[in-house]
Amino acid sequence: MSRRASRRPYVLDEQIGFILRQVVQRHVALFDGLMGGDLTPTQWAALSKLAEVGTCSQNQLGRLTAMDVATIKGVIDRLSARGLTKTSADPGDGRRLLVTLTPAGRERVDQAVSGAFQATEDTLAPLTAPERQTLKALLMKLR
Amino acid sequence: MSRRASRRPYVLDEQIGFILRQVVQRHVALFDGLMGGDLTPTQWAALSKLAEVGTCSQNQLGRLTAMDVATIKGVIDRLSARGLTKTSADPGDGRRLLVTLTPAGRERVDQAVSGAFQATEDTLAPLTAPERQTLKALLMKLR
DNA sequence: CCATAATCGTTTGTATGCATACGACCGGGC
DNA sequence: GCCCGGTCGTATGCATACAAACGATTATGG
Repeated sequence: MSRRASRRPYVLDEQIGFILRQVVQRHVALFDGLMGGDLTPTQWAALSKLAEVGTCSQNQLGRLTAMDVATIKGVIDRLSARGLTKTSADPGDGRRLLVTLTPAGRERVDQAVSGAFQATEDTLAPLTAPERQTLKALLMKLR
Repeated sequence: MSRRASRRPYVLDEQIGFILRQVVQRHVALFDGLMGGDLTPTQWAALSKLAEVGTCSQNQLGRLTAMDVATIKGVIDRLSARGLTKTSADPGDGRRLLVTLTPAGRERVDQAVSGAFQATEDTLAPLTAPERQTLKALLMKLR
């Protein structure tokens, strides 16, 4: 202990960042268990958003799914290698790479939706319905 | 629209996992900005926990900081390469690798604590004090 | 005392996730 | 027509993050 003690000790376990990391860890574990392990949360985000908005450019899809340009590229590369997505040049803009859900991709989305809902459900299982609403509202302010 | 419409459409932006990912992204960005960019949240977790509990084994430190064995090894390797931590064999247990904060490491911790507090503060800035308490309590249930 | 289970650390492979730099391409203004 | 700032995709490097497989060591049960 030094002459001038810190007013508050820094306790890692009380910091919001550390708590958040653990909550995300638990969620990802639940998610992986429910999706058969062949779709990561990130890959699912890309697939489901594609199903939601239809064909769009790679960068645009990245923005919609909160992914860096380098990250979305890796994700789409892997999804395309597995035949779930398909890319093509944008006829109207030589810079853009259009990303499309393949029939197999759409099938996988349809098949995975219930698991995705369940992942959300399981993650929030310790909370009551009002608590879930409160949590979501508070987190929305911190995005 | 198919004959049998889904009861609820899956909207990515409403899923707790997606919201959590964005909150973590914002927190990490704030953290990096405050710590001079030379300490990641994970590295800081290891350092601050070491300062909190003193020397301990690598795996133990991993558990205390919610890191995988492979992850904590990489973190300690990098911190040791920078002279902030030091490892040694446990005299009492040939399996264990003891991790210790070096004087330089302790100095870096002292110097970084205020920034770490500020990162928590900035992350929670959009919330009132009662809201922060509520959020923390709810997240704790989801660890 | 010894066979077996459990723990510890390492290594490899895969997948994010961000920063940076790069070249290609688009639009607007001149 | 042409430069120029902005956008798009690519490539590389670094740092998590976890699973699986492995060898070494320790603890435990009989």
